[in-house]
Amino acid sequence: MKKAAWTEALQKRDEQYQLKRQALLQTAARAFNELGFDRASLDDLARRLNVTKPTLYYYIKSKDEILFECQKQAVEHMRLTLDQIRSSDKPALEKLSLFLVRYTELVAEDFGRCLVLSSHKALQPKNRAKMAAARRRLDNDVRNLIAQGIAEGSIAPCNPKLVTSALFGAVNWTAHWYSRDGELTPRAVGEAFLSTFLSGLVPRQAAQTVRKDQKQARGERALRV
Amino acid sequence: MKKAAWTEALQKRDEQYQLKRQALLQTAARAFNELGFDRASLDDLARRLNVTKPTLYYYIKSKDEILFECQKQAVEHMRLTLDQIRSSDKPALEKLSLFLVRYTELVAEDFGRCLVLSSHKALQPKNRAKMAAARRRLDNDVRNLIAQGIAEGSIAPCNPKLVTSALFGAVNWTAHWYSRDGELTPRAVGEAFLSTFLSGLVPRQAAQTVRKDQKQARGERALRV
DNA sequence: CCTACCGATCGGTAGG
DNA sequence: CCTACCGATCGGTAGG
Repeated sequence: MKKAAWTEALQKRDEQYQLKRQALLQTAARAFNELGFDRASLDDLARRLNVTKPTLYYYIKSKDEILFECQKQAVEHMRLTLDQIRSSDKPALEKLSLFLVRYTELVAEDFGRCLVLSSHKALQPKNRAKMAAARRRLDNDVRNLIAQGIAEGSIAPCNPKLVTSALFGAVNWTAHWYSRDGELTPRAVGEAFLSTFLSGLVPRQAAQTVRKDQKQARGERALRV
Repeated sequence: MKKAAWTEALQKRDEQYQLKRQALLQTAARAFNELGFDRASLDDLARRLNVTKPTLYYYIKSKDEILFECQKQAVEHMRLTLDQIRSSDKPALEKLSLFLVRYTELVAEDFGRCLVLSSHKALQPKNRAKMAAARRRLDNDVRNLIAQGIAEGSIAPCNPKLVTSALFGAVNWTAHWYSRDGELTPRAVGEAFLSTFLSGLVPRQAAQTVRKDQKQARGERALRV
């Protein structure tokens, strides 16, 4: 049937378009991560893709739209991951643990690194607002997870806002140093961070004997800095 | 005496020069932190200082030299702080604690934020190498502090490299969100981070009763992600 | 009229 | 320290 053939052809064409667009975004994210958003030129990006610069504009409207799409895909991935974990019936502490490790893996990917490394300041006001809102929602959901854990008694009393910031900060910073050549997988890094955050640096075994020292070390008493 | 007068005059002039140069660096650091290094133009910097752009070149050789000087002063400040703490005869855990809090304060200042937020990629190769070496030394010294703590028994066995990265990451990330308008001082943020890192998220009191759960939570057992 | 581009060049701005 | 500029390169777009 002619009509079906047309539809098929159009579908195939759209598929090709989307595949090429996705390749553009991935290559751009890598360039941004290597050189920084401002120092990565569209000429260079076109060169990497073996097309001319005007060709890029068939797939994107502007340079900052490229950045937005890269960061959007990263944050959507994080959003889906967190939603899936939240919808399970596990205790809050386990949900937090699962997300932290998955989040570490996502930050190690091209789009995840781009989200952390490239400034949102380059985005247009409208897109910048969207990104800020999406990130705020992620941050807020993690805070709530911690608050739930405190309520359940599985997490020690703390300031959920600051702890969330410390968690995201530790993981986000991996985007600056993590290299695939290293011996550690992103997952192993995430699990090591998780372990540190969960059990703390003060030895657990010594809890009974050096209780006073611990309290001091925890900053519960005055810290003579 | 004429000679003394000359010397005095020259000293005064040099003082004025250094003061103006320092003002230039501080204003530049603020501009870099607000807009990002690449988006902050020298025209804008000149406007902020109420001089013309060529005037800037009386005090600095290039735009990337401004960035280097800002970051250099930040890292020198951190270096001095760490050396002072290391030379004391306190236990390793306390040294680590003292540095973490002071470091948090330094990252909240203009040059400290500039060190964290502005990419070293904009620096000339020679200066970039100097900065990288200075930062690596700081990182290495903190790792050694942790290794000492483990040897002393005041710090639980862990991977010093990864824990150092988590510590620096959590604090460095404050440069992205910390605002002087907030209710928390940089010191309070540093102390809260310290508390989290030292005691961990798993409640201490429950140590005896839920020891098995804790082990699991600490990531010592398989984590079913 | 459409698509998937190309060679050439635009206006504006960067550091100097 | 300013006025007046430069060589180069930026993101983005013209006609075909």
